[in-house]
Amino acid sequence: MDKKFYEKPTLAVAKELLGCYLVHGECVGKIVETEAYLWDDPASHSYRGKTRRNMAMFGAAGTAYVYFIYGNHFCFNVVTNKEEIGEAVLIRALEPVKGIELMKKRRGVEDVRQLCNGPGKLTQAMGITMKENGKSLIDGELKIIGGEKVREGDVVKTKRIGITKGAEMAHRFYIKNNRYISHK
DNA sequence: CTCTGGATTGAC
DNA sequence: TCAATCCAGAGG
Repeated sequence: MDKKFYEKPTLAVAKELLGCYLVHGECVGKIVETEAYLWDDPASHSYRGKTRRNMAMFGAAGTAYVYFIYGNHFCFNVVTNKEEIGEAVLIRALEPVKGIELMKKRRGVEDVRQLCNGPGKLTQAMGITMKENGKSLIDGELKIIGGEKVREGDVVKTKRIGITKGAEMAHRFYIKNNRYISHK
């Protein structure tokens, strides 16, 4: 995916990322669930302006924004829209495609459905850490490549998960009937 | 400096 | 349904 792709409106990118492949080293996963975080969204880390932690979110489209949460987990986001706007898409779940043995080893579980069905799980399975924060997804080690188009009727749009502020916003997208969605 | 709570997970 | 776990951000 080139910079043009990530510069589009964040909700459009969140939807279009479904079906694309996230690649890191030997591991590959198909994106099956995303959530959009906009600049005027009280749930977004960028809502109260730029800080040391959320700086990457204000970077150029196609930058990785990784943060540590709940004392245990990393979450991986793709920065969208124009630089300094502060919008991003959280990758919530992947369908494992390649490097599954390594994913199992990193996660410590055998069930393939339990490898990447949650934002904290997929970062562990893919080996994504704070080291990736602020890196470019366009020419870096970690990247996203196009996959098969998801039919319009197979895209489901709903309310986001696990937040209190702005919980009513329907900014979550996932592939209908996919077995690798989070919260199951 | 202290206090609060979170874009989660996994165990019960 | 709920605790673990710890750091960023806000307020004094």
